[in-house]
Amino acid sequence: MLQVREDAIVASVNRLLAEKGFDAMTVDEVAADVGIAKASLYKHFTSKEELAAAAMIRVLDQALAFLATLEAKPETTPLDQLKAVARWTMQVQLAGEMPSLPAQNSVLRSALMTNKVYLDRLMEVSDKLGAWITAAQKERSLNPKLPPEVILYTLLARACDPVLGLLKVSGNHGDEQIIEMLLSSCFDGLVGANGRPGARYLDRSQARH
Amino acid sequence: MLQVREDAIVASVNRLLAEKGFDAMTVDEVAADVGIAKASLYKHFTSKEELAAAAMIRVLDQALAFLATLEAKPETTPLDQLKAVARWTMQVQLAGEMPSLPAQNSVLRSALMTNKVYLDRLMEVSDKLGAWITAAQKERSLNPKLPPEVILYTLLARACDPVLGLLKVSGNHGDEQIIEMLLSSCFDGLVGANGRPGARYLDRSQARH
DNA sequence: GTCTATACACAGATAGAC
DNA sequence: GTCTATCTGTGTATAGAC
Repeated sequence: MLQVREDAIVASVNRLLAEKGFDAMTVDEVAADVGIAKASLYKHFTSKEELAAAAMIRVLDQALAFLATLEAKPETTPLDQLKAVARWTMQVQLAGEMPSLPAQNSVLRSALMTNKVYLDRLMEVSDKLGAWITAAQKERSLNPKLPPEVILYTLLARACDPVLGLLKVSGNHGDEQIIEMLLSSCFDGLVGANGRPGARYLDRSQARH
Repeated sequence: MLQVREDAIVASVNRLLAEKGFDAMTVDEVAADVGIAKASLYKHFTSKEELAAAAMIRVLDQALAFLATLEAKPETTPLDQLKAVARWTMQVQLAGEMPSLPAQNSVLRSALMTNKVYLDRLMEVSDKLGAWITAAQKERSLNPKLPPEVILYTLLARACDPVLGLLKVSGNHGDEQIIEMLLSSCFDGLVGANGRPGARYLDRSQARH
């Protein structure tokens, strides 16, 4: 029951981080959202930074679980697996469940950089994606001239792409449509695929456009 | 001399916003950086939000000035103009001169959304870019299936792309190299151009890779 | 382990003299 | 318009009873 209580806390933190970001989220809000006193929170987590780290570990674990389901489908290509990961990431963000941390916050960053569990999970995700990236480059389905780390960072950055939120509030497109368009721009570029084999986005006419 | 004093203030704010972001920047730091008392700051700007708005207006004005230099070159294509804008934006960010605001901060956002000067400048930039985007789509040098607002937001988002900072701290590439790689991934996609005409990035062998 | 109450620090904004 | 000094609110974290 201690575990479920802590799970409830981290779920609340996750939601509030996604909604307001680290700086705007207050520990009082977290306590109120969970329904316990603030002092009780500090019996489980010793600082606000640790709360954020727990939320990040949670989403990394969910990502690893999703990667495992992709690995269980042996017939998919590395490129399709990477596209599926990008799609999943954007779905999580559009659903309001992607915690957002400040780009640079010295105290939070140093807390994360000394959190072994967090670093382990992050490394695990990066390693799995890195393997798919190099495999895709070897078979020329991803640009072999781009360093793998550039591709890795670009894919990870889909988790905090502000374009998703901007398009959502503009109200001109549904969630699935937004994701397909951004997948197209990410993998095939703004210039467009122009019939290159394997580029299947936006083939059907986009309603309202 | 009032004007130069305020220019100095906004320049400091711009630098601090780029370095630490809005939430981590304190008004005390701004005052210390400018070399005046905090109370004096509030004689020029009535709130921290107004300071941030002034910095944003400043960078938008610089962007408009750059757009004007591009308009003065009539032989360049719309696509080349848009690429030049993206390059300029990333150069400013890598130079540590791009102010960074939180993705969602209710007080700051409402302050910006009611700031007529800021909105005017933003609209002006968007209109100029929007014209180039539709022109590029008409001549098929940008994907005509992508709604123009998707392309516009994607280009504007280069101003706060975290990939730039990640690649910089990784230390494996120089600034110009980083910019060329991200231009390639942005316009031609992670999949790569594969010899499509007009894709000239990364043709020369990239040193150290 | 949960609560109420409180300590502590800091940052935004202001008062009032010059 | 600049300064020193201060007010005020708020947010993290803790004390101590139960």
